[in-house]
Order: sequence, then structure tokens, then C-alpha cells
Amino acid sequence: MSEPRTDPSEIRRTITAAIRSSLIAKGHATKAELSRSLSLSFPTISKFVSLMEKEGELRSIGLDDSSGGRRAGRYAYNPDFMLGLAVYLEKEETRYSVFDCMGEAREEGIAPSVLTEGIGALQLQVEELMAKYPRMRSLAIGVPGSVKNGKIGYIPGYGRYEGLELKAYFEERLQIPVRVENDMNAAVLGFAAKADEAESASLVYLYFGNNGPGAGIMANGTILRGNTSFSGEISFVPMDGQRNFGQALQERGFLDGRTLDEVHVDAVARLVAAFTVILNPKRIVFCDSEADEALLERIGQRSRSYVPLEHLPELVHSHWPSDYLGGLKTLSLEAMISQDLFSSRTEG
Amino acid sequence: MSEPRTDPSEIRRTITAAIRSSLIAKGHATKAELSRSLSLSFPTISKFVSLMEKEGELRSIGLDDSSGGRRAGRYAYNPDFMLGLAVYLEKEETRYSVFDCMGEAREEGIAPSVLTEGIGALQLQVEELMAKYPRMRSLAIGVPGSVKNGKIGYIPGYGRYEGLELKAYFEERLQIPVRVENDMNAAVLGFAAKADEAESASLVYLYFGNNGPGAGIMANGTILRGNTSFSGEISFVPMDGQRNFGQALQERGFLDGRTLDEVHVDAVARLVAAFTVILNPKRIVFCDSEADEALLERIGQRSRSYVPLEHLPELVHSHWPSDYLGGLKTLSLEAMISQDLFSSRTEG
DNA sequence: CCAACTTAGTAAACGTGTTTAAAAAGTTAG
DNA sequence: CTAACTTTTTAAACACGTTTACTAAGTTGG
Repeated sequence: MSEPRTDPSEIRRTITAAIRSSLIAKGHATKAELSRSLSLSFPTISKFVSLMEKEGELRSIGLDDSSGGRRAGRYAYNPDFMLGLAVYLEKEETRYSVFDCMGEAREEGIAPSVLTEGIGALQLQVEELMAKYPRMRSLAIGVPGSVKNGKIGYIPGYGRYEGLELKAYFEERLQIPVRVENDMNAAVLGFAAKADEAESASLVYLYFGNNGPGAGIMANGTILRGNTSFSGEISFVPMDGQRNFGQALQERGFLDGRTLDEVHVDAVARLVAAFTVILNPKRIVFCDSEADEALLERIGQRSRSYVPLEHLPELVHSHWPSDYLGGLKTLSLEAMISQDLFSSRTEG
Repeated sequence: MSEPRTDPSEIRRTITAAIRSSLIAKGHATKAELSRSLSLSFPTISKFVSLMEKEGELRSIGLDDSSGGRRAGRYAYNPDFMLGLAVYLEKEETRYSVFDCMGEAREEGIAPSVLTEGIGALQLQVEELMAKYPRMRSLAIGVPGSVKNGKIGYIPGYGRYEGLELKAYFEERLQIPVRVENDMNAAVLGFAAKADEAESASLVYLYFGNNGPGAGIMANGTILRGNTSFSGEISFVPMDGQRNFGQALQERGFLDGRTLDEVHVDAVARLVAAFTVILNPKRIVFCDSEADEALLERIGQRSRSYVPLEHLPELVHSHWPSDYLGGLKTLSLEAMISQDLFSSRTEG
């Protein structure tokens, strides 16, 4: 009961997106290269590339050296053509980043938090940036709560955002595609994009914060949300006796901005084992502010008492804020890339 | 870097598959209905349907009553056009089922086990059935071991099958599409198909056998295999103290064909909690031979001490053998449906 | 029973990606 | 520096789903 998509505008959109994606990933390419890598005929690629160049989206960057015949023209994506905006809402502040398709930041900044103020304040901040950057073409919003289809679910401590259709709200008002995602899920997306993981990879991003631990989970290349958006609430994993993981972390006094204490190694190892047995991920990522190399080594060691070594995921650490932002950029970029060039051409 | 599929033969295959799928699901339809539900133009549907009728794949079943205008011709899928074969390898025997696109069994039977004999014996059994049913168009094989891309991985106790490219082996020799799947994964697919789960559903199928427990896991609509095909080896989930789930089941003497003992309720509840926290599935399915309604109620009760009630999955039981077979049928049917009508037309 | 209306199906024109043929632009050997 | 060869690009013919116009077949009211 799947719907084949054979309408011309859909095909055109797909081809445009493929060219954009390929050109941005590779940096530059010739028409022949695109034709080969995208499995589209040369004339089709030629038509699209020429049109996109005329629109200013692509730039010719000269001719290749000859490889035995006529020299090929080489094209690059024009990074000024479209910009993206990533906004992440935090307790104390709202952070934002304006960036181009190469991921280069054009402007980054911190604004007052809107979590207590409501959506109007956020809308003002976004509209200000859109006015300043008229080529803004997509928006990604990261929030510290559960999200499903652009709608905010449970968001502890910020009741006025609960149940809000954030994606629909901004798409209607801004007329650009909007993506909304939970912070941990964005981080796991960002890490996967950075690490250039295979499309079907499974990956877990762990965070042990002051507001209780959480995990972002990617399985078979997609973000796991679960039936009631409860996926990743690892605080409830049963441990020894009647304790759960959250309680185990707090016992013997848990961190306040400090590194994850070594006394919690066993609790984390049990968690790692549970993930291994259920998801069998390729990697589990820790925040580098919470776990260093030595600690990961100890956790890995301990995990081996629960699960055979050959099935244990690689335990790595990474910079959480960068991955979070990277994930939002990835989401924004995907939305940007799949836009139809001809749908809303109001400007000359 | 995705590859747009614009080649004519691919589009034709997609359209044919969509018509088959829709017609089989609905039982019958008119051209206009198909055109609407598949979002394809009437002339295209008309062309395909007429051709498929001429080939004998569809049958006209008369005219509808008029709904105010010319009466519409109604078409049904011919269940004799293609047959599927499901084979599942077990220790003591090989079971098989020949069935049509409606899932109706045409022949079912038991043959000697080939797990100790090797692949040659299996090939003979299959070829015999193919000779008897010349309209056999796809084969699904279920095995009690891990499978990835049609290749058998770890299969405890049957070393001669380990590492075998089962799918490639039979596709080459039989010239029909072949699917190979692990038994628990097939069961979860079968249950999902039967229960008509949403495409993005998460589902876990639990089994506590004599050879140790296992789980089939579906997340976001796809089967979870994991990085080293270790997903579902729930025997290793850490429990109280230094025990794991497998050991907890065996302590105090575990079942021999008997119902899951009530003394293991806490162990299962901890397992349920782990799944809830990581996958947050909609349902967890137990074999009805291992757990009855009353026991599920007790497990559910106990689980609530670990995880908030509103996030707990529904605990249900189902007939494992039926679900296993159903999953293989689903796989076989999918392969059948997506075949190109014109690729290998040797017969008149 | 015939005019007006409704729904199903067919035929021709159209749009768009592909295939095939030809031209353009370069390299290399003698 | 020209003949033979490569590779890139353009142009024309083709294939196939869609759109549009039209024909077929049925209903209903006067």
C-alpha cells in the first residue's frame, strides 16, 4: 500500500536534492562525475546544473586538467545561496548559530532564555535573525524535552511549552521548513554525521546531568523515540537490589560538574551491558566532560564481566555541545537540501 | 548522496508491486479506486491492469452496481498466479508450507531435519516442491541462528551452516527471490503483520527456551540486528548481584516444556523494565506456551515497581509457531510482490 | 423516451528523463 | 602539424506517466 511517487515536481525535487547533497559533500564535481555517482543521465544532470548555475546556486570554478580528452567544467556549491539557523533552548539562555551549507558559522550568539517567557519571545529572536539574513532557508530547534513529529511532549520544568506544535507554529509563520528535536537525539545525530557512520548504524549517546541521566539512541539509522517518548530514560534501568540507575548514580554523592566518579563504574557497566544485549550498538558515546579515557577503559573492563568482549560496543567520548549543535545543523541542512528550487520563487 | 530511481523498469516494477499489494490487501478493486489510492493516473492504472489481466495475474469479477453513472469493472488478484514457500529448519525436523498470496496454505508438511545433514539435503527438499508447484515464485527460510543480509552467522550447534550465504546460494540455483531470517525475528514480523501494527511500531517478542532465552526486536518498523548480530541475546542482561537473566531463569530449576514459573516473575519484570527504558515498545509478546494471562498480570504488576505505569508496554501472549510461519509468509510475499512481471518471462 | 447529468474508460497531446548520434575540445604519436 | 584517439557537451529521437479532451454507459426527471 505504498505510494509510488511519479509526479514530475517530486522527481525534480529529488534530483535537485541529490545534486546539492553530492556537491556539498564532495566540495565540487563535474557534470560527468555527478551523472555517474547519482545514476542519472548526463543530459539531465547538465540541464539541472546549468539551471542551478543561472539561479546562482552553483558556481563554475574553472576547467579540470585534461584526462586525455576535452577538459571538463567543474562546479561548486555557492555557500551564500542558503543559510540555516540552529536554536537551542536552555534553562539560562537561548543559544543560536547561523551557518551556511558547509557548516561554517556566520554568526553565533546567546540570547535571554525563552523557556520561562514563552514562544512569543522565541519568535521575536528568530524573526530578528531572519530579517538580518534574508537567505535563511531553514530552522532547527533543540529542546530539553521529548519531541514527536515537531510537537513537544514532556518537558520537565517548562510546562508552558508542553504539547506545543512548535514545528507547525514556525513553519506557518516563517514559511521555511522547521525541524524540532530533543537535545540528546540531536547530539547522537550530530555524532553520527561527524563520524560518518554507516546509514544503518546503531549508536547511543549517554549523558549524566544534574537533572538525571538520559540517552539519545539511534538504531538502524533512525532515532528511537518509543511508544510514549520514554526511550532513553535510563535513570529507570534496574540495578542491584531495588535500586535503579538514577539512584545508583546519586548514591555516594554524584557529580556537580565533576567527572563521573569511579565508584559508579559498575552501574555504568551494567547499563552498557543492557544496551549491548538489546541494541548491540557499534559505539556508545560519553560526554568528555563526564568521562575521560581512563574511566572508559575501566567501564569497558567491568562490562566484560557481563557481556562477551567481541560484542561490546566501542566506548568513546566526545564534546557534547559540539555534537548537539552539529545534529541541529544536520537536521537543518537536510531540510534545506530537499527544498524545491521552483516552488516559492518570489525574489528575482 | 541518495540515488534517485528514475529508470523506467524500476518505476514499472514499483507500480506493479503497488497494484498487487493493494489488490491483495483489499481483496478486489476497480481501476478508479486503484488510481485514487495509489495516486497514479487512471490511464496508467488502466494500462497495467489490462496487461496483468491478459497475463492471467488479475481476473475481472464483473461490474459494480452503478453509482450514478457507467458501471465500473472490478478486478481481483488470481491466487493461483504465484505461490510462496516457507521453510523452517529445526533440530528434529524441517517444516514447510506452500501458500498463495492470500496466505492460504496449499500444502504443509514435515521433512527430515537438514541441520545435521547440510545444505544439499535442503536443496533437494526445496527442488522437489518447486517441481510439484511450478508457479512457486519465492522462498523464505527460517533458521535458529543469526542472519545478516542472507548470510548465516552464529548458529549454535550447527557448525556446518555457519558463515553460509544461504540467500545467494538458493537465488542462484532456483532463480527466484529468497529471504532468510532468524526465527525470533520472523516471529516478530509475523506478529506485527497479524496485529496490523503501524509502520513505525516497536515490538519485542520474548522466548524462554531450553537453549536459553532470546528476543526478536522490531524498532521503528525494522528488525534490530545490531553491530555483531547480538541484539536479543537477553540471557546476558545483568540482574541482581552478579547473576544475569539466563542464570536467574535457571536458578530454582527452570521449565522443561512447563509454563514459565512464577518465581521468575521478578527477573522478567526487570527485563521488561530494561526494554521499556531503552526501546519503550508498544507491546512485549510472550509465547502462550510459556506464560498465561495470570502470569502476565503478575509480571506487569512487578514491572510497575521499576517503571512508571504509563510507559509500560502492553504485555500480551501469542502462538509462537503461527507467528513464526506468518513472518516467513510475510517475507516471502513481499519478495513475490516486488518482482518484475517482465524480467524473466520464459513461459508463454 | 429524451434531455441533462454522472461516472468509467479511451485516445491524443504534453512533459520530462533516457538513449543514441553527432559535435566540440583536447591529447598524443609520428 | 596532422591523423587517430579520448573525453565532454549538445542535439535529436525515444519512452513512459500525466493531463486533457473525448467517447461510452448508465441514471433521473419531465
